[in-house]
Amino acid sequence: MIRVRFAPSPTGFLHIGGARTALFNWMYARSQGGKFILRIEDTDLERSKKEYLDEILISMKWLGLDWDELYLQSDRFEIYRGYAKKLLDQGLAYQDGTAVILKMPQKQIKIYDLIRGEIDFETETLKDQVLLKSDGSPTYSFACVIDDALMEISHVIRGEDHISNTPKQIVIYEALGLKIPKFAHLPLIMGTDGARLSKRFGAVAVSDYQKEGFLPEALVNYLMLLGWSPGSNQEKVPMAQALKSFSIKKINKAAAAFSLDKLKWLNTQYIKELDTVKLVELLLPLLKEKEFWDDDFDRKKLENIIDLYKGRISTLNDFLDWTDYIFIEKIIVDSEAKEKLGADRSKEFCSLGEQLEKLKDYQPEIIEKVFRELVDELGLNAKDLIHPMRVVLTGKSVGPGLFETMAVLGKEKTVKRLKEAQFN
RNA sequence: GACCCCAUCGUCUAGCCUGGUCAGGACACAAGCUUUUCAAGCUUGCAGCGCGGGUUCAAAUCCCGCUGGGGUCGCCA
Repeated sequence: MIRVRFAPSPTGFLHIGGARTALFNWMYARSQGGKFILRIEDTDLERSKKEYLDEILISMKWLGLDWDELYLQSDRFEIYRGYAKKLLDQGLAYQDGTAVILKMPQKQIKIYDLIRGEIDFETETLKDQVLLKSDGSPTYSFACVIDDALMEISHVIRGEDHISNTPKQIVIYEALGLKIPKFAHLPLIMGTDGARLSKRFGAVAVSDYQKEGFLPEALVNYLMLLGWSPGSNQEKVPMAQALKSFSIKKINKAAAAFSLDKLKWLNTQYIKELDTVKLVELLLPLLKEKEFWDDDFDRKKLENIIDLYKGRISTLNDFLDWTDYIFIEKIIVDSEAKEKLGADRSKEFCSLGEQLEKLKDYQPEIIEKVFRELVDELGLNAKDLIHPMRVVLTGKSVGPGLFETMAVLGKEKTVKRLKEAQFN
């Protein structure tokens, strides 16, 4: 039976490096019909916080990484103390005040890493290992070893930063006579500059990406590509397919730099292909939060707006920036757009407004027809009016096709803005 | 510093194990098409095996060294 675990410590939010570790564990379990265990390593009483724990669980769920079993190390202190006593009784450990410390034997340790192959260590450079701290709480390595053994973890898949911990832990396994699991050490994720991923890099918490309007499917897809490839020249990999070709052996050894550009590109792809009804559900809370939404607003109309924009937004939040002009009365004209206003067209805009007002069927094709006829009549170029009109109607110099934009804006607002257009 | 890990386009990677396919794909970038602007889309282009030794008829691929990057050296996890 394959049993793997993700063991975060609730001393901070779930960050993308941890999420990737969790993802690979989860993928391995799900692809092998094994179990995925979530173990909260809250042995540091000082730094562990309930709010962080909640946040980690929320982020895990958001990513779709469901777990089969959940443990808190703070519930298990008696177990660790029992094992410490055993080592004390056997003379393998000694006390220093109330702390319990394991004597480090002098020996060679060989570990076989599923990703890197054989790694050798000499324990002579290692210091005696603290098992229980003076306050009675276990150290990371001690609790980790006992739990991995008791929870019958078959594969320990964790970050490369733990390679150096492994020989110490092997010594503990051997002292306790516990079965040693298989190890796989994942390469680390680096920032774009090649340095370690840190707050300085920008968003590192999974929850930040959620807030910025990324889809969990896209984040997960991006993360799985960091250090692993389905080998099919494919970037957008549905999870079901990824699980079919996933294998630990195919994970890269080298650290990977996180590219926000590529994540955004993937997110764009996922949004574009997402069902409009599903997007309504995702966007509604954002619209309400911005007070763009009131209950009179027609849901069907929102679907039309989304259909018009979902091919051009890279995050959910982008949608709000693009479509604000539909929901607010007084639009904000950005300075770049102002420049595109050009000559005074208030007369032309007024006549167009009057024409449009008469329309019963306010559809893009019909609006366009009315517009083209008027332009011909006035002896103007379509472009001469299209660009300033976009500015007057949306406050922006760029956007989707103008006639679709007008349709989505609605007749009333369109006519009003045309008639009240200011050119100075 | 000691110990350990790693090294293919700017970035993510395929290829490496089982030497021999113009080193393939994607992001980014550039150009073109399309167009009503921007985005999207499509087409094309740019760009890489860190260096030096071996082994071999043949090395990105196997071996050694160097260089470079990273990690760990807590009663943090």
